[in-house]
Amino acid sequence: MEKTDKKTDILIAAEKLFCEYGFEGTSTRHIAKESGANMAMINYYFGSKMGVFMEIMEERVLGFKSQLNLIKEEKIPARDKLLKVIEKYASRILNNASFHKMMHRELSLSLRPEVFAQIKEAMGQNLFVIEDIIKEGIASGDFRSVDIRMSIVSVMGTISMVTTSPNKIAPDSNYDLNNEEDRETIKKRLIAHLQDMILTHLTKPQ
Amino acid sequence: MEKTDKKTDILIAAEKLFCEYGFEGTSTRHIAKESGANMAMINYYFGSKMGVFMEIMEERVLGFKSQLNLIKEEKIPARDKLLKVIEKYASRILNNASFHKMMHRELSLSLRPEVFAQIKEAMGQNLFVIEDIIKEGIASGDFRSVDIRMSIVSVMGTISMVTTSPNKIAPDSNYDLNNEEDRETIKKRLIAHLQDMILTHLTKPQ
DNA sequence: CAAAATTAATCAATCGATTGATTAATTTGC
DNA sequence: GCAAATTAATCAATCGATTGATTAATTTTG
Repeated sequence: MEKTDKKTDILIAAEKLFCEYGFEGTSTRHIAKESGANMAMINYYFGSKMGVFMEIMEERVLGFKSQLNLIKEEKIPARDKLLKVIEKYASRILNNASFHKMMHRELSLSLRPEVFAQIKEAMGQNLFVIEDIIKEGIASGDFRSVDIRMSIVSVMGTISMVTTSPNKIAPDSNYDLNNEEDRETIKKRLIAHLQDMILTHLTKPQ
Repeated sequence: MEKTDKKTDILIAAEKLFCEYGFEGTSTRHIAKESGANMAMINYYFGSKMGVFMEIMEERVLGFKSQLNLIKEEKIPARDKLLKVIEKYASRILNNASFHKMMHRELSLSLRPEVFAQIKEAMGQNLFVIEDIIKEGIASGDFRSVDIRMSIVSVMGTISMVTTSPNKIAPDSNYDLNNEEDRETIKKRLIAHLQDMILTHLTKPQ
């Protein structure tokens, strides 16, 4: 044991705290205490608090793209690709709910736009992948000619809102995405709804 | 002239700053300078920085409910009510984009849950109104029996995501919601898409 | 009506606490 | 023994909040 180096200790602690308290709400002292490292180590390894934040974001965002591209290259109908994308996307976001919430929170701040430019850029590429799949379906005559970007935004927006406000889909009970049982329940409902909706929306009436 | 009292000066300045920099990122000194009031006035009138924030939120949220209820009570088919709700909802959010972004940003923080409880409560009531309209349509046989809450979340999530990331729907150009021309363009596209999607999703195949 | 008393509004100054960051000294590992 | 890693101590800056004093507006009183 005892194989954890301080640098990753800081990253792990910082991610947890950023998710819970946001960037501004997390102090370097808090990160230091939570990670067991000295305050100066943060600037020693990452230069600044923002340096820590950026390293966390980059690591996560890079992992997102590959998964979608795998689906895109499969030899199945566009319709099935789309259903798969929805399933993977919803699972990915819901499984990392607090990170997703934090990311949108901080990205929505108009501050430091130059810092987030690359991250937004990388995220935007996910859109292209889905766009291509829908275009493929339209070209093959399987899909109606809809507002592609808007349709994608509807899928993403639905997932995002379920993540930020899972209680919205519960008339009475209070769902908790940190509870695995609740999360699986929500995930199933979300995926079923999205697949139903996107198909009724995209598929031509017989 | 000279009819602006300091209290509303503070509210106006604070709302602008909160929208731009978030709650944590806005200092009372900044609010004081922007409003032309003395720092002490903020605590004199509102008790604390959070007091200012809450007063702004409450004022806005209360205005939301009435509009929806008016539509609900109209003597038109559920289908038309729903189309109207989408139109009004989208317009309302897009016209106050920066406020909407700020609200979601701050509400998503798990901090101060007791403070935001009432606001979330009030927002949740909007859901009931829309839910009733869809139930009405299902009862009358006009609508399919879908996952009502999820369908509502899709509408809200789409509007929300267009508001936070309008560039997602623009393949090339950069839309700006502060530009009135861009905003109207986006609004039309958004409403058209949502109305099309919700109808293809809810309406039974002929 | 006008003087006195009271309340509300505003101010500059400053409080202690906390912020992110840096320094210089020390320890560790090879 | 030397470079990398880690520490405690400290920096200036800023934070939200409060103070006591001052002015403006209102109410009360005779």
